[in-house]
Amino acid sequence: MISSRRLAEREGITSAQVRKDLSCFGSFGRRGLGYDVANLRVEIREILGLARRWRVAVVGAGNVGAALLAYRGFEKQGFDVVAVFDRDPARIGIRLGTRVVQDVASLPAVAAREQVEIGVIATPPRAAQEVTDLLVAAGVGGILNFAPRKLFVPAHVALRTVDMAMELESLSFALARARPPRDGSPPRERGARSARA
Amino acid sequence: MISSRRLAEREGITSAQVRKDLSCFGSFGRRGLGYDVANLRVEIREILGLARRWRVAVVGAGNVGAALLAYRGFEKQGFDVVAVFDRDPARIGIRLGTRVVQDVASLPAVAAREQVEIGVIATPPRAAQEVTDLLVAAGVGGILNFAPRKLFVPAHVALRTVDMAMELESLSFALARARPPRDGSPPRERGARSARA
DNA sequence: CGCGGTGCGTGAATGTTTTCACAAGCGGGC
DNA sequence: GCCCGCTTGTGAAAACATTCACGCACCGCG
Repeated sequence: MISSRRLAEREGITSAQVRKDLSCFGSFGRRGLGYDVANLRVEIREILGLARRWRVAVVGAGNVGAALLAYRGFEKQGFDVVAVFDRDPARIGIRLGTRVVQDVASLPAVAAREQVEIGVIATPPRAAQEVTDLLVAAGVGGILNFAPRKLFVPAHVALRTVDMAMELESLSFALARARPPRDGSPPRERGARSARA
Repeated sequence: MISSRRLAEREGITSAQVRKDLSCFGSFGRRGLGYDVANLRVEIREILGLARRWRVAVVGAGNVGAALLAYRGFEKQGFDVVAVFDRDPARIGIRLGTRVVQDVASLPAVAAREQVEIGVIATPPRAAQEVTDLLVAAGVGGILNFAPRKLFVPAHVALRTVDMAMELESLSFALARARPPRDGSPPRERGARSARA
């Protein structure tokens, strides 16, 4: 068993936050005792939609694509990469993880046949929107984008973008105000969220 | 010139939000006209701490490290990778981008000499905390972590973690509630933030 | 030089999230 | 069986964020 207080300490938040968040989805604890760890784990996986497995396609077999395929964490968390695509003939046919890279031209047919539900974009930015449209047309419900580019998707498709440059900029922002440049100008006002892991 | 309304449309937020956010840091627009694009760009770069260049070290010369070095966006945005480290002798000495991979054993000396300000962790998870401690001891002010692991840093060090599995889980969460499984159970209550790009 | 259209900056109002604080449930000791 | 210390679940309060709406500055035009 674990109490909301100990969970909170581990994550650097308050115990009230832990309890309120969990109470959004049900009543998993026992008063006086706390939460059963094994059961809580199952409940949270259910909440996150990890009770089932998801069929994922990766587009782009460059460094980012290779990093994704090398990462065993996906498989373990319930994500199966069922196809990898690239446009470059030099990459088509090579093996990446357990998959062989296919021509992006075959994406519409393969994605439909394999019932891909989530697409990961690891292409150069200029190809990103085009690939997005292919994935959406193939019926994916969610897209994870690693290309540094704003993408447009229909409202029914979930989109998340990870931009490494933006992450660095956020550090730059935190550092710039933590140790202001040289002059003795006063610190600027509010605005920044606290930087937490 | 560009108005807060047009900026808002581009980003999918409200014009009031644009104006309020900018007003946190100063008064950059002109009534009746809007914002001067070139000037606004300079001001925002200043706010984000991008008016100067930052000295970055990358630890881990695997796929993620290679992806980072290949990405020209950093250099353009003001981040100079001044050193790359790895532990694997097979990787030490090879060139990655414009840098030669050095032994992580030399990190303390090199990071101090090169005045590294930001460290990027692209190692396997089990090495991540150890490398973090080395970077902190070498005096970095910020750490960008790509290892799927919770890191501990002193309060004066800014930390950002990018966990690819977590990003996929967030999509899974959105998809699971958008199209609930098979049974006709009622949708659960609130809890999810809207998924925006 | 005055007028009308435009659009910023900002208090006030509204909405959302986080924190507080406490009744009620639970197990253990006696 | 009863008391006590512990911890959840949750309304109420406080803090925080977003949106509204309007005064005022500004430009262009006649």
